[in-house]
Amino acid sequence: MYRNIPELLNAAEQIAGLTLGELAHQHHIAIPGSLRREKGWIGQLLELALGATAGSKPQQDFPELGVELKTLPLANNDLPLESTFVCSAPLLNQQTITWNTSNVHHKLSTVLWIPIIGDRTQNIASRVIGTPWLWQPSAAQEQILRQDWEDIMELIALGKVESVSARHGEALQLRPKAANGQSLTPAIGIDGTIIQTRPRGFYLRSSFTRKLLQAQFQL
DNA sequence: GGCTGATCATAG
DNA sequence: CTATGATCAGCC
Repeated sequence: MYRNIPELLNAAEQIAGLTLGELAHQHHIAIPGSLRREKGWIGQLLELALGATAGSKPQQDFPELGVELKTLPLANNDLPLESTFVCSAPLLNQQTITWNTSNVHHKLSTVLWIPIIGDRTQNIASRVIGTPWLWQPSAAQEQILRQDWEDIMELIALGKVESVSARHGEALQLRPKAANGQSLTPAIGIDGTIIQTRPRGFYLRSSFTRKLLQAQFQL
């Protein structure tokens, strides 16, 4: 669909300034009254609008360009409202994975961020698509992410997954990522045996994405 | 009010 | 179950 990244960025810039209501209307999509039961609705609308590959393929949104698309909800003061989900965390057989071969590294190598301005109290249709920007981690940013990832992955490998809370990690944190509290997946237990635990995912802290915004827009 | 832990929809 | 897309909700 896009021959290169600038074409994609340009397409994203074309829809900046539109409200979600306007964009949804263009694509004949009904707007939910709440995101409570459709948490991924905004992200999916943007994927549709920009022509990202639909479905649940476990790779980037624009594989031919190596670009991952992420929406970033902002309050009206331009600060991130939420952390950003990156990918699920491998809890088993992860001994052969290194930072450079990890899913986190891959997903975050190039991200097209699309701010969505409007807090929880604002109706979804009136929220506004902000100015998109392309991000590739600086050496310093990558170092922080790598350190967090390695620390967390080591704890998982040592069978301490249950003791890793969301308080770990400067930029990257580990949190539950599941349909509900009943979901279970195998992981390494403290004696090296296999235990069942809640699936986990890696998330970028909002303090980290806030810095990305500030660096990009000199806020 | 921020943050952690819990949760929702859908596809395969 | 895992993957995709995330936000909700209540504790501190």
